Amino acid sequence: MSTGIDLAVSTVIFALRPDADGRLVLSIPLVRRTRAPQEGHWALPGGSADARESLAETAARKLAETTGLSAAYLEQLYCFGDPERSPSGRVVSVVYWALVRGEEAELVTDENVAWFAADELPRLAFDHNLIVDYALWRLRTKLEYAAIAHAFLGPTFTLAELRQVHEIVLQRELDPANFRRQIEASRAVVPTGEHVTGGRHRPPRLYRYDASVELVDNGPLTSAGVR
Amino acid sequence: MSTGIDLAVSTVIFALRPDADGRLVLSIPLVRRTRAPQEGHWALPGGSADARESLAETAARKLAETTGLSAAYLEQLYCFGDPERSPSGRVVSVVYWALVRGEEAELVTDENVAWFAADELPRLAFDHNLIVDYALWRLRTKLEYAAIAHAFLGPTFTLAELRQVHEIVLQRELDPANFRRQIEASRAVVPTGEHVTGGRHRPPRLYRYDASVELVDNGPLTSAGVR
DNA sequence: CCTGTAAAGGTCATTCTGACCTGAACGTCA
DNA sequence: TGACGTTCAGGTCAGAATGACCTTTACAGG
Repeated sequence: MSTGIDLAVSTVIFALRPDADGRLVLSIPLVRRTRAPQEGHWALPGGSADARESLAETAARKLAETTGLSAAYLEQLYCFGDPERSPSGRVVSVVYWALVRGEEAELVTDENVAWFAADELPRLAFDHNLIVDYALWRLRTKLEYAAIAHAFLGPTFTLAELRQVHEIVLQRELDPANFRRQIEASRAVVPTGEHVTGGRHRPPRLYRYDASVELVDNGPLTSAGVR
Repeated sequence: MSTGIDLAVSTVIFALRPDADGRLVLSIPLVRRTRAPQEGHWALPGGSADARESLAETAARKLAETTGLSAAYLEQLYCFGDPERSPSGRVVSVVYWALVRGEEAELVTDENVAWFAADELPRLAFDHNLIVDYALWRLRTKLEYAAIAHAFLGPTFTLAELRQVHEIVLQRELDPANFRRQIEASRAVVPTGEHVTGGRHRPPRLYRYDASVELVDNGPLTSAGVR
């Protein structure tokens, strides 16, 4: 029994990358379509669902195959199924969103992959502009109540680095003292005891993410590991 | 190009129904499966996706066909795609959750449909217990920050009725005075000017939902009306 | 007309939040 | 070598939000 519907999996990938002036910018890698429909347009990385994998596994694999990246955070965003969203027939896309670390982001070499500032996107293929807008909304909303900002950073980081992640994503400055108080109250990070030396000012503490603090709502908890 | 994956649409439907003692209970209608796989087990209402409809339209139609109900609130919950979730082959289910009014809930007559208390479900078909648990978590979480409780009620209601909805869903008592303050501050409801007469006590005001207060996150906003 | 109960509106202590201040600890430069 | 600029780390303080609780109002029923 076939329904005549193609099932695809795509991912909105976020990373913080330096722009021409060296300032970190919230960025998204896009893939140039090399065949119809919408040939030549930029689109989200993705592809057809695979019958042998879970949807999250497919998202992670496609993400790695097309961009060479691996995600520090991966969560299902939404399932898009408007009948008119693709001119070539009915396509239902299960869309994930992912966060990757800054160092990872520089490993992309494929000439058909390019990074764009999240708030300066061109006209994308299909309904992908709508999808990115929704993913951006989710990222910004979730950053305010869930400990996910560390996924942009390495295993250890200073509170100033973590605060900078929040400031770039939320597009507003945050009071350093109040940010410290809020983060410490959340118990999401723990000090390693080490400090960053060699800086021009008082050496800041290094922190790491406390994995014992479970994430709020990364989808339903299944018995198997990867969702 | 077929992926060998069946795409289904199911819905977790919530309503408040009186139990044997007349107390309102958060309840879910389930459908008894009349064919393999899992014949005889109770399952969520749903069916195969239709290539001509949006996913939300399919959810609303299946909801009406199998239970006779119409939803006052409908939102996509999650897309479930574990390879092992159905013994008969790969099925990906786009699951919605819906709220229906109490009066609506009494119109169900199909002998293969039965209501169950949300926290006393039997062993369901497939992974539907997991799905209902997740839907319950979403309903309870969302009730605390979004104005959706009115969807269980008629067009007008008293604050005591609205508070009772919150108390039943959240399974704890709420202070009437603080609840009033919180609801009034949210601007989600407006007094109609009318009062309920004939009661034993001081006549309460009637309120109606203020539709000008937009919902937070009922999925991405598309240009077309129904999602 | 008195009583019980819920509606409506209020107070008060506690907690949370944003704005701001002070001392500590560097590197840098005169 | 010592003053200076900057950031780190830890604090204060006022206003907003929250939970517990109190008072008055307004009805039905005995």
